[in-house]
Amino acid sequence: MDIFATLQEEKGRLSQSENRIADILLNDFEFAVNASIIELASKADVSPPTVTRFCRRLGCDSFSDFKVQLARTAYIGMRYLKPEPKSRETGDVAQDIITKSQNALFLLHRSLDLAAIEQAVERIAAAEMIYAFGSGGNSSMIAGELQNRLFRYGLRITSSSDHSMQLMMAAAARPTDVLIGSSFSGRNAELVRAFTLARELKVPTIALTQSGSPVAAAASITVPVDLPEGNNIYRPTSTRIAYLALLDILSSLVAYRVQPQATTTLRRIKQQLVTHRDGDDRQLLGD
Amino acid sequence: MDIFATLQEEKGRLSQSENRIADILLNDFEFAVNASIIELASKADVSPPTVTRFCRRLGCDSFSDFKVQLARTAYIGMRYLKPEPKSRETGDVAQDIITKSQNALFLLHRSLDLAAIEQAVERIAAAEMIYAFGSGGNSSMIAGELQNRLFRYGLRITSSSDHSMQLMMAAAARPTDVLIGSSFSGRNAELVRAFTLARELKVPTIALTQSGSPVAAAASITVPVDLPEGNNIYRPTSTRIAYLALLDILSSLVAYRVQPQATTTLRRIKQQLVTHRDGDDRQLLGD
DNA sequence: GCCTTCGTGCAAATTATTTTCTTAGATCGT
DNA sequence: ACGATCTAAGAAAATAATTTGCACGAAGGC
Repeated sequence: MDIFATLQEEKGRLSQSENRIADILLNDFEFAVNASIIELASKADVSPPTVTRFCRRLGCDSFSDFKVQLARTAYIGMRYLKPEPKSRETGDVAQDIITKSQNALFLLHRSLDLAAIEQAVERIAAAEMIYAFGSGGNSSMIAGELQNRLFRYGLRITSSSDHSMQLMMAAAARPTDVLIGSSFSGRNAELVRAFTLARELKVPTIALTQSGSPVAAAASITVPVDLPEGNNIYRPTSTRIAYLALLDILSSLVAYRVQPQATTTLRRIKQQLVTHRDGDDRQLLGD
Repeated sequence: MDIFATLQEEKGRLSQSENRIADILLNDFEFAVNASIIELASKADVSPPTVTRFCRRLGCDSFSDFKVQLARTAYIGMRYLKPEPKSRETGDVAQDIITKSQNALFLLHRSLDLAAIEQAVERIAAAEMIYAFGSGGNSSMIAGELQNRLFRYGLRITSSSDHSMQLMMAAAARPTDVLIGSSFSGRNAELVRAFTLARELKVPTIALTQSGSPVAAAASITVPVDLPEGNNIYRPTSTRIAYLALLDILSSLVAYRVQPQATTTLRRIKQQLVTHRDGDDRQLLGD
């Protein structure tokens, strides 16, 4: 599916010549996408056939297939090799943020645990009451968004960013409810406490967090969000976007689950959120 | 820069044959990126040279250059032609949401008004107090996020999603302050009222909204977010992501403006948000 | 009505890519 | 250590793709 992933896997097994080609891909990527097989070969000091074989090895049909695949993943996948924005000019900063956000989405997509998502969706759709927890500005936004999305499908949900309230709510919850907690770092000790309490009360819990973290360990279902180091601690920016996308995925799936009668399209569901007022003037219910 | 933009511009001036080629690009894109010039030509019922000329017309050096450019924009830019998710399977829904989000970012980037952003940043950085307004779940999240981002840089900011409070706050604001309002639809009448009041009091206002809308008209500076129809009304999902990215761009620029001493990287600024506790255990301040 | 311009395809020329064949070097068992 | 076997990689040939040059025909202006 994605060349750079394949390249990573094969890396060890490549020969010297092939490694030289790989290096060019990684270092002078701009050259590589635009070069012909001959140019690429001569830059790597190998013969064109070697390049062809290299492409085949990476799972492509031919050199041109390789170039297409390369160009495709490149736009998003490669940018993380250039971590810093070029300058503080408005345009550069904008491009940097957009790219990083797209990249975060790309990485999220690649690392999604579909089975965990399905389990979570099942529980959410079946719950009598949903409690969404998150603190610290970023995760509290996520908890609020969860409420913003799910109440529209007729689900009963509340959210809280207050640690004490979270504990009390967890204590009030029942086994037919569900408790969803978000933590970017996975180290929100208070959330862990709420989850632990819920476990004692047999209330199912869903964590949206880093896998392997204390929060993940305390939850009955973990939907992992594992963005590579660097994207994580120092970049709430892109992490936040990834979480939001995950939320959208969860909500859409829940919507399909709880409103199966809304025939084939999500559009129908969304149309329900639009109200007509002032004659033809369409107004979004939920600006 | 981007083929589809060029294609849009040239569309009217294309000849019959060239239009047939363009149609294939738009309709059977998967075929187009993988096809050779001969295959593409025969599918469009034209000769290979016509395809070459078509590529040149679109600003490419050659057919292969064209293919690379195509594949590059493609991954993000083209997906909006396939508006519906393939199925309700978890994987398909996930892919659909990710793609649409990336696409929204792509479109946002393309339509950014850098001059307006710079004006807005200038005002925000210079303001003595910032009021962030937004209602309806989506825009209120944006207003909250604005606060979440900007207070970290030492700025004085409050946010409100309550129409009455917004009016009162606008009445309390001074000309050295700034009032930022978000509205996805641009038709939040109450926000317009707050902006109008602010104008009477000579309080500068910044709108994050659709250009040409009532909210935009009422603001002193408008940072337009114009995502094409369809992305807009029925898809708060992707619109929200675009707004969030815009927020990140604004905040980063404001950060550079108010903390010029934080030498070259935003990373430094972000490190200030990390606190060390439990020995080596890094904890994000703002989970 | 003729001339110009533009779009187009054909065929030839050029260029790029792949296949085939061959050799050099490495690996491994005896 | 020697030979057998395997693998990597280039040279050259074959094939395929792409571009160029040219010519023809249609549309539109003088």
